[in-house]
Amino acid sequence: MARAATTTDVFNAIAEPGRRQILDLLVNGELSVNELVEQLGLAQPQVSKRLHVLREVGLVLVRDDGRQRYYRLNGRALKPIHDWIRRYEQMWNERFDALDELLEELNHEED
Amino acid sequence: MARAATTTDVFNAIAEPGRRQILDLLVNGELSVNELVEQLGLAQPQVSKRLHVLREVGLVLVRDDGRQRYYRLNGRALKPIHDWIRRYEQMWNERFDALDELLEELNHEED
DNA sequence: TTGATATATTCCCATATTGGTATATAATAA
DNA sequence: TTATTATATACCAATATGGGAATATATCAA
Repeated sequence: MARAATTTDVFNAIAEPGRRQILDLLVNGELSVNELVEQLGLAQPQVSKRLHVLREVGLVLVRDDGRQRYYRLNGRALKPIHDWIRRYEQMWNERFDALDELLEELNHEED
Repeated sequence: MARAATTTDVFNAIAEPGRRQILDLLVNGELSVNELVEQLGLAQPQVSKRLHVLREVGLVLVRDDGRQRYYRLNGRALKPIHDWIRRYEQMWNERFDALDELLEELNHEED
């Protein structure tokens, strides 16, 4: 085993910049594959392959309309990542810095 | 080129479950490599290799104390991921569901 | 039916990744 | 100095990955 298959793990799915880019484009609404190809400047198969991965982990949903296939975002699938990272959020909030914590303690003592 | 090197990208760094597990353990404070080895149940080289990746992307910081090397979290390095994912947060917050948005619009009209 | 268009899939290749094992390095203890 | 302990690195094998090109498939148009 070399690594968890990217198709079964949302964390892996967003590890590739091109896939994140697709999600970013879909924020504004659904797009067909060709529209994505144009905006990404990638070859069509590469786009389809990325969409395949994103679909497998549930990050995008599909709607067929004639020859075009419209992809749209399913942001809910990102929630596990958000939930995981929220545990660390305090670490870059200045109010949790050691100095601030100390100052806060001192303020409490003054009360 | 197959894929962005994991050592240069925080998104890739957290794509591997074992690396996330290490970060989760370090939330409670610094740990030596051996302490991590015990808690993870992995072989020492595997732990060191993961720590190497985490260190390269700045997710952990190091302090040497004699023979032991203590690793601690640098959660700030996770901020780019948090910032990226925040753009999607609304998508799983019920208050942003279509119905709620409609209701909000109606409220505005009443003002 | 034939041709064009939109998308997905397959194939091959170069590289990346991880696990496992062995070994290197550095610090300490005897 | 020698042995031991803590950690890092090198090496190898198996698998995963992404790019590129070709091709399959499905839909529509003429």
